[in-house]
Amino acid sequence: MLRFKRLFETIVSILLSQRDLNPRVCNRSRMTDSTRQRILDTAEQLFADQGFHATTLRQITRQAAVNLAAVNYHHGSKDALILAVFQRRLDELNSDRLARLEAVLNASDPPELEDVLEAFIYPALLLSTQSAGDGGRFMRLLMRAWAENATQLHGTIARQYSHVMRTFADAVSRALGTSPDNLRQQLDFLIGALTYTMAETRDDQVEHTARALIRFGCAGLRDSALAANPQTSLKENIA
Amino acid sequence: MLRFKRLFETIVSILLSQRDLNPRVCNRSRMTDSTRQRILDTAEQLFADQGFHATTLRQITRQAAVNLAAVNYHHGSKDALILAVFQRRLDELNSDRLARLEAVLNASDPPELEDVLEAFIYPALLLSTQSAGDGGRFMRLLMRAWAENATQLHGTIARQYSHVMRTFADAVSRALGTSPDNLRQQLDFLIGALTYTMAETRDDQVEHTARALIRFGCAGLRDSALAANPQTSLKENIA
DNA sequence: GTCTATACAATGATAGAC
DNA sequence: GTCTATCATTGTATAGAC
Repeated sequence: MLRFKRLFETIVSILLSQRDLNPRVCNRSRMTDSTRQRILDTAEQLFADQGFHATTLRQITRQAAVNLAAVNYHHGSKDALILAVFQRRLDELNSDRLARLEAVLNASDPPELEDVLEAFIYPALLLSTQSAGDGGRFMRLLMRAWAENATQLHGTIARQYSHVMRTFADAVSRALGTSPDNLRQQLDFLIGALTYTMAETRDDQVEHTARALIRFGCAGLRDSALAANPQTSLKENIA
Repeated sequence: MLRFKRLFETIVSILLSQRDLNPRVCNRSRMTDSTRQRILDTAEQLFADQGFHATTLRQITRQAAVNLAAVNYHHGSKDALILAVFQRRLDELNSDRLARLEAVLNASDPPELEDVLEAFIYPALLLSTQSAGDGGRFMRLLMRAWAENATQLHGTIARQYSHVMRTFADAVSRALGTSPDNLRQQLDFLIGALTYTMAETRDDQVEHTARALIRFGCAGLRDSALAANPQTSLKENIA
C-alpha cells in the first residue's frame, strides 16, 4: 500500500525532473537552485563513500546545511534523489560520448572500429575516476544503484539513453561493414565489461585499461561479425 | 491453503537441509534447520522480487511463518542474511564450474579455450534462470547486492572465490599457451560481460547467449594474448 | 539451544505554520 | 520556499519461556 504510493511519487518526480534538462523551464530562483545543487553534490559524495542504504537524509541535509524536509521538497523522495544524482552524471557522460563519436565520424566514414569504441569507453573510464567528489569513484554508484532499485532505475536509464546506444550500434556496424541487427548483444557484452571495470579502475590505470578494453572489445565484435557474415568479413580479416 | 503450503515447504526444507550443512557443524536439531532454511528460501524469493532495501524482515518472517527475532538469531543481521542467500547459490555455481573444468582438463591438456570458457559461462547462465524461486532470475540479485553493499559484499565474495578464478586463469593460460600473469584483466572483462548478461537472459535464450558470449570472450582473449606475446601466438593464430 | 514477545532508537516521509 | 513538529515503520537488542 505504502509501496505503491512511493512508487507513484517516484515516477512522478522522474517525469517532472525532465523539465530540468530543458533550459526554457528553468525559472527557479538562484537560492533554490543553490539548495537543489548543494543537496545533489553532498548526496553524491556521501552515497559514493557509504552506499545508498547507509546514507541517511539527515546526514545529507546536515552536511549540506539545509533543512531535512528540503530533500523531499526538491526531489520528492530518497529514491528520486538517487536517480537525480545519476542523471546528472550520465547526461555528461553520454554528451561526451556523442561528441567524440561525431568527431570520429567526421574524420572518416566508415570509421575505424577502434575509434568508435574509444569514443564509447574512454569517457566512461574518465568519469569513473574524476567525479563523485574527492577522488571517489562514481561507477561504484552505478552498480550500487543498479542493485537497490534494479528494475526501475535500470529500466529508466536504459530507456532514456537508448538513442545513444542506437547511434553507437550504427557506427559499429558501419565500421564492421555488417548489419546493425545482431549487434545489440555484443554491445551488451561490452557494456557489461565496461561497467564492471569502471568500479575498480584507479586514476592512474585509465589509459592502460581503456586500451586493453578497446582491444578486447574490437576482437570480440570482429569475430562475432565474422560468424554472422562469413564471406564478407573473412577477406577483410585476411587483408 | 496457506497452511498446506507451509507444511509442504517445511517438509521440503527438512529433506533438503541434510545436504546443505557442513557435517561437522550439523549438530542442530531438524526443527532448527528448518527455520534457518525457510528464512533463507523466503528471503531469496522476496529479495529477487522486491530488492533488498524494499524487503523488510517483518515481511520475510511473516511469510516464512517464523518469529521476527529468528532472523537475527540465525543470521545475525539483515546484511548477513543477504550474504547467506548469496553464498548458498554461489557455492553451487562454483562447484559446478570446477567440476566441468576438471572434466575438460581430463579430456585434453592443453584444453580448447572454448571449452574452458563454456565451463565458466554456462553454469552461470543456467543459474540465472533456474534459481530464485518461481522463475525469478537470481542474478538480478547479484547486481542488486553489489549495489547496496558494494565494498563489503563484493570484497567478501571476491576473496572467498578467488581460488576458482585462479584455477580458471591457469586453464585459460594453458589453452592460450601464454603466461597467466596478464590475464586477470581480460578475465574481469569476461566476468563483467557475463554478470551484466545474466541479469537479462531469459530461459529460452541460454544456449544462444552462452554461445555468443563464449565466442566473444575467446576472440578477445586470443587477441589480447597476441598483443602481449606477438611472436608465439602469431603463428598459432595463422595455423 | 531455540523460539517468542516486547521495547527501542533511528529512519523516511508528511502536515501545517511562517 | 523553508522550517518545526510529528508520524508510522524500520532493523536490532534483550529478557525470558520452552
